Amino acid sequence: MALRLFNSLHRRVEEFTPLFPDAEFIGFYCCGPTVYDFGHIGNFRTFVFADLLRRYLEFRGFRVNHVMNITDVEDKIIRQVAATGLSLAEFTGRYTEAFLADLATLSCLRPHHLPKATDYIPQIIDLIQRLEQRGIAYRAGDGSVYFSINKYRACGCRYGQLVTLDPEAQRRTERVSGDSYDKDDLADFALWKARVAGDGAVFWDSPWGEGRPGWHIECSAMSMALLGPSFDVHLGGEDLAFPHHEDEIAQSEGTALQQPGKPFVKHWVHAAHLLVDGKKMSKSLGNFFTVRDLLSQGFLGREIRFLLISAHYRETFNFTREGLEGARSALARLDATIAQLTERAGSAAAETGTVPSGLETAFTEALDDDLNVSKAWAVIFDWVRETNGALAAGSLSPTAAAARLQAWLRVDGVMGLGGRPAEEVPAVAMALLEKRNAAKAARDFALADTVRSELKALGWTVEDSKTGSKLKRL
RNA sequence: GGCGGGGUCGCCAAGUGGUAAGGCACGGCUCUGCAAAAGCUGCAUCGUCGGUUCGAUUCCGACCCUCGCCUCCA
Repeated sequence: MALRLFNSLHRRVEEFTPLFPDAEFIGFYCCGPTVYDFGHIGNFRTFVFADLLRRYLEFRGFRVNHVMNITDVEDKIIRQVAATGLSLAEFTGRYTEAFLADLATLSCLRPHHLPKATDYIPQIIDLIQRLEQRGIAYRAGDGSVYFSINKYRACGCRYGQLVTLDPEAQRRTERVSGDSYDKDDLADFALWKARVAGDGAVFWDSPWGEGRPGWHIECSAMSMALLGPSFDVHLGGEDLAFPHHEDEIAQSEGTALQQPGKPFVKHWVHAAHLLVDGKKMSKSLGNFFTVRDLLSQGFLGREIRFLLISAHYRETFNFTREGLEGARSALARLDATIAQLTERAGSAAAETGTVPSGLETAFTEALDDDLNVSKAWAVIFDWVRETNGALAAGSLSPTAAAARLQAWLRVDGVMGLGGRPAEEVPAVAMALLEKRNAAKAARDFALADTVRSELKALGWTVEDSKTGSKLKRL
């Protein structure tokens, strides 16, 4: 069996194979955040999914070169820079750091490259010049440079690879914004935006005068600079498919830098949106939660991650508080099994050279099927129940427990949940536990129950077993 | 208006032309001083109406509802 992935380019599930079979790495690009504010968990759904896909590709034996850009120049950023009086670098630096911290909170592996748009101005200019030389880019009266979709098509290229376009219908509803009057065609988009008064100190010199790059060209420039003119996987939120990704293809393939027969990107992968109360989570609707919001409500990053990867990436997913609490309960059950397994295994080591466990085989089969995480979780929770049963029956040898643990660790290398961070039991709680044990020994159950309530009030729950009593964090 | 997704148990969510995974919540039993944890166990005929078929939740058609993209957006 091989990994099969939905490719937006062909709107069907396809076997994943590297674009260059002999290449050492798979080129993997994910459109990153615009750093003008804290990201919300809807944004992070895509990034967590990118992390999951990268981890799974690695699990499947590929070496991945993971690039995620940071958009650090854009309208909203410029507005904020003007409002705060900070420099562009200072302002975006803050939110870039916050973004990376949130990414780490959600147990995402750090991408290998995190290029910032402002570090790639020369590459962006080169790209636009090349498009200009090929007659695809043109300079408008306002000093901006636009991409001509008609000229691009005249070169034999296809515009409309990711979406089906009806130019007539589009034209009817397209808004005519102030700066569009200089375009030859309403659908054309900006490659370079001439400096305007509101830009303040945010501008660069270019062959077309002072200005700044258009949004779409940034990703073309950064991805091609780091991964070459053709690479394997390009990922992003579904809202980026059009026009952002479509324009990225046009700009990149418009340069004709690709080898004959090689596309800009082989597999386009789009992650569906996160909804809140059935509506898209977004800044403009105000119906969003940041990672920080949820952390301050006592949730852990791994619980948020679990929820975000509990549903298939191509389905919209409704975020609710109850869902997050459910994720916490499910994860706690999993944690308990792993803890028991660890205890049972002790210092025993799994036998070397063991064949992949049933868990790993079924897990792989599930994720090979277009990253069917729902199926994968079903596999994992079946395994949890089965393992708990064996544990309860005492039929698991330390070696067998170690083997199960090892299998889980490999699976978790993909899911990335990690263990629950250990929390030291405070002295007060320990004292109460001893007090309760004494009361129990004296068969003073009323006192024992009172003490148990006190512990609960402190956030600790008591679990009695044949081997003694334990405290667990609520 | 154009394009593209969805409607499956209280909630979340897989899936298949032959009577529907898993998670959370809920009920019963076992265990327990009582609980908790764990195990066992119970709990849906798949938006509506037609059609194709021996048989459809799964295919086709119509309709209803809903979300997204077409404009900055993960």
